[in-house]
Amino acid sequence: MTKQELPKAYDFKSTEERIYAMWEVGGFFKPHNDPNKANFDPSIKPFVIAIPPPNVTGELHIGHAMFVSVEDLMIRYHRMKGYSALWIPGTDHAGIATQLMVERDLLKHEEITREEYGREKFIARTWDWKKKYGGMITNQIRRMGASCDWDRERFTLDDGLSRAVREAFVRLYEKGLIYRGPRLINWSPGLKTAVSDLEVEYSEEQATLFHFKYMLKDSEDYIPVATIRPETILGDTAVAVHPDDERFKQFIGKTAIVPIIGREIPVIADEYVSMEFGTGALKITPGHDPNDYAIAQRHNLPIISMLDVEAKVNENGGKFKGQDRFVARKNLWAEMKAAGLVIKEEKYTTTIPRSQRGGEIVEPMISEQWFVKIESLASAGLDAVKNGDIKIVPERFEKTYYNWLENIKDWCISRQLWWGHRIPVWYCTDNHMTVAREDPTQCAVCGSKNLKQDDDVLDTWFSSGLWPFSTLGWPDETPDYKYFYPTSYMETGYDILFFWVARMIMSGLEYTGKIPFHTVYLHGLVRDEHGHKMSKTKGNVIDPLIVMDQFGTDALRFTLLVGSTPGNDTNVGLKKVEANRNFANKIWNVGKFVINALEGLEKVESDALSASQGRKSKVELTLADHWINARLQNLIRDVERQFQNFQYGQAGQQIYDFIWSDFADWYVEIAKEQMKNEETRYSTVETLVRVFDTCLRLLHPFTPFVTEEIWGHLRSAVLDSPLSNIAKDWTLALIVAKFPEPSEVEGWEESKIADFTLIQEIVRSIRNVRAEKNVAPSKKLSANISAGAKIDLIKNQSQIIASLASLDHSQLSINQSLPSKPQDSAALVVGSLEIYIPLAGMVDVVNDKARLEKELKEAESHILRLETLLGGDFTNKAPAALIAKEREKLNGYKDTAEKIKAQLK
RNA sequence: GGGUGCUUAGCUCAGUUGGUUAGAGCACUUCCUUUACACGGAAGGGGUCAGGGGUUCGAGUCCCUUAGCACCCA
Repeated sequence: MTKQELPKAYDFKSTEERIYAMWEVGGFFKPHNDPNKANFDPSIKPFVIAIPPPNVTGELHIGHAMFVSVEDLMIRYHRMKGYSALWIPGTDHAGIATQLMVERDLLKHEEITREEYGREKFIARTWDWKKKYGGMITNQIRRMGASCDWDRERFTLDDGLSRAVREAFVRLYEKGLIYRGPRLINWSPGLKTAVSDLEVEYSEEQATLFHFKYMLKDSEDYIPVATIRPETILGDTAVAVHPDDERFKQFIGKTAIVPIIGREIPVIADEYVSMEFGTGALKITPGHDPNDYAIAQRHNLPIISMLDVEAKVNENGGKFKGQDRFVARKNLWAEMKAAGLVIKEEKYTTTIPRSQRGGEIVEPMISEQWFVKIESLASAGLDAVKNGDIKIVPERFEKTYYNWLENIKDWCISRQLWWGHRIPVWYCTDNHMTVAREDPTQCAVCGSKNLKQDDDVLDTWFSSGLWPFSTLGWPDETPDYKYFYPTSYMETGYDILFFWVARMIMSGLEYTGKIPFHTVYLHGLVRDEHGHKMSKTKGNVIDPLIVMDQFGTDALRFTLLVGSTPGNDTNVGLKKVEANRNFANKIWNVGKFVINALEGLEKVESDALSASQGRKSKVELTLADHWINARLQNLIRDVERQFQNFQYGQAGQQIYDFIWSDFADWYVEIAKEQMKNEETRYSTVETLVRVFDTCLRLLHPFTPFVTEEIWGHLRSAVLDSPLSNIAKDWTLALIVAKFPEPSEVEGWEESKIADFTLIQEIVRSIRNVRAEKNVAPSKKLSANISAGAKIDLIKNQSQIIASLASLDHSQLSINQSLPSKPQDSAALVVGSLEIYIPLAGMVDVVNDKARLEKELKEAESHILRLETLLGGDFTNKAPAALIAKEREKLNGYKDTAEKIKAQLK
């Protein structure tokens, strides 16, 4: 590969698909140590992530892009670290969402409802739908660069996973942890199914508070009551007042009359009633309100259900039967008004329960449903985190987790849907229940062959809860299950901590007796660049597919990974992605430079290879070589520490800074100079290669495509060069190359870094004066440096200084001190050094003086600060190394100040 | 009502055992097409780290408090 063949800019469009195919075909996504293969070594540690399964018929959105970026980073890092890394991909059947899509489609194209279409046909049609659209999301996940083992892909309705669901259900049932019965649940009238507590959202809304009279039997007295939902009056079974309420005390035990329908109900006393709130009295509708339900339980009140599955009034509503809940509200209120029972209406802000899906108002209703007794599962789930078996990152979510589990209620797991795992319970004509793993042929009680399976399906999260082990073959003790379970990290958004993570932990402990993973990493939600939630109506949705088309996958990944911190929401704007596209291009071009440098080592010199390599040990590395090596080792140590602490954003940022600022801006520029010199040529190219190779390894988990692509070019260039021995143990692809290991500090680093920093300051200072005086970049200047104690260092680095600052090296004079101050020169003070740049006719004495005075003022402020610091308790209490450092700094500023003062004379 | 975050440059954000003169990207000013890169380079300007109090030799970082914003639970 020659430089002509490498395009000027990184072309992700011609790269990503090709590289992904190379990885996949090459088998690099598969764990290198596979328990199903003959050479399996159980002592090698696995690293496993089960993907949070997206909706099988969904499309990639920015939230998916986030989790794929983070998980792929984790997987790639561990793979490069030598773990047998497995990322299990898969999708979720997403009961309601998918069923709704198919229902809509059915209505649109055939103008019939699913009920008209029939259950079996409908399920078949949904499978067709799944087959048609199911591959879309996984292909989009591939586009993100996800290194999943696609051979292990799973779907929650697969045979194996369905068997796991049955096993789990039957086990719970056998342990008495599953029961069926009428309970107050959240009912979605539009979807005509029960939903769990978690699927209900509460929003603050304007509503009307209706005040009315609850007349007492055979009396003119009444109790004033207020309600948001007057139609529920039809289901009232009591009026409650506080036992200490002087206003109503005398009514306790009397009988009240339900308006319009005239049913007699008791007046009861309960401390739950707040005397200050509203009218101070409560109507009790246990069939349609959770608090009233609890009160009814305490007082043994009857429970009346007055709504049907479509939230229309049922036969218990008398003449209102058949009216929609909102129509009934209006009609009933009008009649009450006519009957003189109305007191007033007032505007009132309250929380309205709405369905998470669709947003319709959810009705609390009494319904026959299946429930999981959650108490024992929850307490095991609590312990696992409390005793440290499972760690949640960031830690603060542990509190949230405890709080939820400590107040959890039984989980309603049945849904009146068709798309999902049908509840494995059968009823015979005598209504005996048969609960079985395999479809039974006869009733377990009476032997009747006339069986009908329960109509309901299970909550999708019931099967998702089994995901970390059902995907590995559970309930069978497969080789995968034995080796890869428990998994390592669970990575997902904090918004599904309860929905999914907590349920997986409970399920894992219950069914496998083990924690399903030892670490939960929660990422934040992605918002637009101004921190607003993305929504279609706002039009601020960022479509990751479009972004990838525009800027490439690496740019999107890097944007999502860098600058975001665990558990915190992150704002993404296209500007950021563009900046990171530029970074990918920077890497590409630095790579091109390094490859060109390798190709510059003439092949004819390969004879001299042995000589050069013999020479290598003798060739002293330059200051810049030492500096970049020291900086690189620091970087590796920092990155390692940050990976251990889940500070991925910080790690990425530091790699970015190192590549761009240290390596490209400084070392590469110096390398150009060093390569001109026969003495330092080989060692410079070698340093370029080694440092760049290390950078690519560090960066690969963040931006896999560009790093893999340029590394491939680098590898062949190295192998074709006299320095081929550098790459002799490199792997075929970067994806499986070794991740750099941190080394111990050897002690020489600090002084090399300090020396180099001085060179940088000198160069910057000269460049600065050039810019200020508008000296043409092509104009080589001469300079006089009074270097004092640094004379050896400056002399040694004079070539570098001259080249970086555009000085004429032959006109650069370096002395310990100067007998007199050169005329017509700009005087620069850098630490203890003085630099004179002759700029005949360009030096404005007044301006120069102003500049020096500004610098002096700054130096003096530091001197004051440091003298105060060192004069105080600091010297007694701070660590010695720090004190020494500050002293040195003070001396430096004193030196500088003195030099400037001399200039100003 | 209970809980958790956030408030740092014009904008969006980093800043994790408390220790250089608080950083980045974008935006802004000036200059430069020097064969890795204009998706670039060089030099700059811009911040009393929300307000107040405390702990400490030392606080953007720890504690208390006030205000504003966001989210979760009830």
